[in-house]
Amino acid sequence: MVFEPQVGILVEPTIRDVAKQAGVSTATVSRVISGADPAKPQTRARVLAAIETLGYRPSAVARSLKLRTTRTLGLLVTDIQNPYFPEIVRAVEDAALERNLAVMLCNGADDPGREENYLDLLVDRRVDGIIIASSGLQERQGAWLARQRSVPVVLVNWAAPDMRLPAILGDNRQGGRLATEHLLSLGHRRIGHLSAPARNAAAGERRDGIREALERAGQDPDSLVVVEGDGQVAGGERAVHELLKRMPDITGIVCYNDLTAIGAVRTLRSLGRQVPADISIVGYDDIALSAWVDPPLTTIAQPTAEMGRWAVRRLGELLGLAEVGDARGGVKGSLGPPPVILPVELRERASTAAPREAA
Amino acid sequence: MVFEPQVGILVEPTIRDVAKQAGVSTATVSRVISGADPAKPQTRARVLAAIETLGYRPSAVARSLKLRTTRTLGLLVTDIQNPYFPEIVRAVEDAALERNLAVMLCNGADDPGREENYLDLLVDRRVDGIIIASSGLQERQGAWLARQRSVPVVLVNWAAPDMRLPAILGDNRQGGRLATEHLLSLGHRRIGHLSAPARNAAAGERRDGIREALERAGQDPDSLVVVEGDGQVAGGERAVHELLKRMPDITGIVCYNDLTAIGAVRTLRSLGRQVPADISIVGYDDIALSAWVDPPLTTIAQPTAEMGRWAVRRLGELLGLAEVGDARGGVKGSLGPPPVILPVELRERASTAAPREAA
DNA sequence: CACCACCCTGTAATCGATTACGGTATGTGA
DNA sequence: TCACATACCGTAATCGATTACAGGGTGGTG
Repeated sequence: MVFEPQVGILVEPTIRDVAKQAGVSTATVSRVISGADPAKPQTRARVLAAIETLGYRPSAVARSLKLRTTRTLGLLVTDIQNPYFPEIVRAVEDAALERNLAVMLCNGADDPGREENYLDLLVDRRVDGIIIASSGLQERQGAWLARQRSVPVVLVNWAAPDMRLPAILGDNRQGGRLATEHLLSLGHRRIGHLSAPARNAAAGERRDGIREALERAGQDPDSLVVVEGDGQVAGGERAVHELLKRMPDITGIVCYNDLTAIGAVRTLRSLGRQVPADISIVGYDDIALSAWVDPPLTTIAQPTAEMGRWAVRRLGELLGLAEVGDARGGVKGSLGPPPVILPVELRERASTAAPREAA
Repeated sequence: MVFEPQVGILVEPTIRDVAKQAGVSTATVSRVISGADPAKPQTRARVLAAIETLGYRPSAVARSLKLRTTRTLGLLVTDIQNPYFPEIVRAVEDAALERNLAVMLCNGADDPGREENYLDLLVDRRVDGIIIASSGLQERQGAWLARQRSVPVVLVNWAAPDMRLPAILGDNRQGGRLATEHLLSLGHRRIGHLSAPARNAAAGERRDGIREALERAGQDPDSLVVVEGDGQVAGGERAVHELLKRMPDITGIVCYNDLTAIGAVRTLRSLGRQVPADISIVGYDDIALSAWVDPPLTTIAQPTAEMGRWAVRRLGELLGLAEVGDARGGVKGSLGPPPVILPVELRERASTAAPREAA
């Protein structure tokens, strides 16, 4: 396949060029393309031929201006380098592609200011809808959402508590409970928790789930030792030291997410503690790599793909309805629909086992 | 932050609304916004006030139509779920943000047909430039690139052999050599290679680097045993079985990438072979997770961030030059610039050690 | 007072599509 | 032959911005 030194066509042909070439009006060309109104077979053929020879491709930007819809969605993620998010991106993109929508990806890179900029950029570009996949409510996000009113927004993996935007998320409380019940059923009695910063609503719910499981098992939920990480490997490494100090006889740890769990395992190893022989670890999210690390992580799986699909579908509905009522999808004067909460499930792998003492 | 049941503004205010509100013409509003021509301070203030009270935000789509530039870049990646790509995405996005450009992310999902669709979608939307970050030339991509002429394209991490598009990539041959020399210097003499499908040009270059190192060390390069994986963990798991069968006394393996290496380690473990005690493993890419797995992978690091930055910068230059010559950035009638090749480096971690026999 | 320069500002064309409306050609029936 | 329905197709307005060009004030100068 050799490069042919052909000088580039620098301006794309327009519908007018096609019309001239085919000897018809632009209206006819447009009609042939859209297929809405029928054209005489002859004319149709001439237009098609002209399109072919000119290599014409209609300008989506002109079309967007006229039709007042861009057929693109904005997708804002907290941090694309966190392996949880590519899975959401994948799911959203697949669903969007099915509907012939493009996705404009914005990576907040854990910087609230940057997120806000991106949100503004998206409405400036008149995207048809915005999906925010975040792992925690940022102040700035909240303020922005409260201010803006013109683009439908749906939330994935978190819900703005008092804002009542359409939202879908995994059942965090159930997840915390499942993880804890699993450890309990293996015989663990001294369980600690590696959490995430408090601004992260999901972290709070997961913690409540843990406490609930503890309580049901007859333990005092207030005795649960919680140390805050940062949702990254490094945070897990740091936090587990503290946890060990405060609970030297610990046998099981529930982690906020898989990355935190991986950090915990690394540190424990370096301290000479075996996982799961000495200490069992449960992660959260079931990111791909949790199956690849040693030991493969027992973790809580969320229906990520379904969440992505739902978000796009919901946005699609909102777009259809956008002509009446509030563009944000809330019913006028009401508090809007409650978030959709999907069940999660435990994925049992090799990072958990019965505590030594029980054996 | 409570939801205020305010009925949504369904149509965004336009520049005309602002003009009416401020009692000036649209031209004046436009001038105040762009700041190009000065306006009388009084007028300016009135316009600004009108913008504020109406919550006006200029439509990027109208602006794009008039200015014939969308200030957005298309970024096509082979597979966003492969942890190598988020790093590129991050780098590209950062560089784009600095120039006030948006990025439209397209995930090929390892499907050539889908990639081609996306490429068409990007030119339809009149993006200002396209970055293709791929791990191997697909037939379809090549054909598309040969056909299309109107949007500047730059390639990251691969070069279309005979197409001469601007491209940047890590020095694959050097990487293969470095990995091999490292094993050689540790005392390994029986080295095998886990590669990727042959359509992947980078895989071929890395293999050549390995052979070169072998040859320099006085070994017969043709005796190198190569087994093909798929660039994923599963492929590494499968391929290493075959490699072991064909080279039972192997002590060192150079892998096409980190994912393959992780798969190899997993299988070796399950077979009772220790890494690095029995067999040393070298990966490639230095993805974040290669430091988190056990053992942390010795690997070849590519300057990903720099590659992303370069791609955006180059595209920026092309945009500036787009008025003259070939929009693809090639010099008229020539074969264009050769690809930029960046040095890579060895990251020594714990998956390699001297072979047992040498101890 | 006349004239000119300069500073602002408005009018209207334009970017590339879509589509309401109306016109022409053709065919049908009386 | 005429009235009228039907099928195609063209004219022109429109989407929301930008900007070339021109016009109206104002002030300075002769």
